[in-house]
Amino acid sequence: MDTTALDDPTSPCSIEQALGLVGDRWSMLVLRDTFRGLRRFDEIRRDLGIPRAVLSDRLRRLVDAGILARRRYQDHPPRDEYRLTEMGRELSPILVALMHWGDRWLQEGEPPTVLVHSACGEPLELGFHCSSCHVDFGPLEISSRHRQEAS
Amino acid sequence: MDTTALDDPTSPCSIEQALGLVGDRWSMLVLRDTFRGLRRFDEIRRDLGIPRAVLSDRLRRLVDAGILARRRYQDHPPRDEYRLTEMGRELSPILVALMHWGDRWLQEGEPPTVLVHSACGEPLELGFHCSSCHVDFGPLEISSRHRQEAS
DNA sequence: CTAGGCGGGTTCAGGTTCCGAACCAAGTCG
DNA sequence: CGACTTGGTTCGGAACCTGAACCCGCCTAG
Repeated sequence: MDTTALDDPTSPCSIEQALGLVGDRWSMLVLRDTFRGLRRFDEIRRDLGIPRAVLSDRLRRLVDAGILARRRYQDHPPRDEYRLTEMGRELSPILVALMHWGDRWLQEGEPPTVLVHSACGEPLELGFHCSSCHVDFGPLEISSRHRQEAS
Repeated sequence: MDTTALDDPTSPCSIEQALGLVGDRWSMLVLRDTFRGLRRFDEIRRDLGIPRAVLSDRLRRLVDAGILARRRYQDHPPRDEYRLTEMGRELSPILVALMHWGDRWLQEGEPPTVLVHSACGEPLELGFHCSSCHVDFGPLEISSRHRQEAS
């Protein structure tokens, strides 16, 4: 078996860069909440029990990064809400992977929430797929290929 | 508004629990290194530039959690190495998802590393799949179903 | 007009965590 | 013996997180 699936010895690592944005505990939880449909400061604050100053900071950073968009939903008492951008929505595999892993290894009994394919209501799978072979496969069948630096 | 079960505050969230273990920046990077084949304290420390005390603490926590196993590889100068357990190896979708997302949104130009299906060498895709409909789909087609608390 | 309340923050004191550097210990090398 | 390596621990100061208090714009009640 090949344990070098994620081998990346030299280059600027995308994992590292991604973690620089969403690699702290609160950011991920804020994003989980936005995926769940929460959009307003106080909704999220109450749900997470996060200190206001920290939430304020995280939201600002996520907006600056382009993951969330701030959008005014009423003018008179000026009120904003936070919505996922496309960049933000594409974080979903990370959250789904975290959730599945937590379900399998940390949760006693049945998972509290199951994600399903909205078209049919059946539980979704998250997996690796080869569009060439038209097969799904697991982590042990991954290899890595590095960009040639010399050219 | 009421998203009913969607924001049930009492259900223990697997994402939250998972983040409790691997939700800080260093833990994930330590795991990335172990996926890359690094196993020894100083290898990892040099690679990440992590302070010794922090690495020591993270390794202890990951071992306690069952994600890494400490294994003596020589007796005379007593030396241990850290290896992924199965629980640890199954974190790979999370790292792959982080990497893909970073490649797409944070990386200039071509990704430095491409993960491929080892059987054919073609780049792998990570996506949601419905085993009932036999289709792959994106984040917009996910719904969630919560366990009935029945009371 | 004043009081109070809400959403969305900022500021501040105190505690925790992180960091870099120094040190320790066990063993090996010259 | 002294120097060097691996795998840590200990330490003081910097950075960060936390809870509580406060502020602002606006609304409603009295």
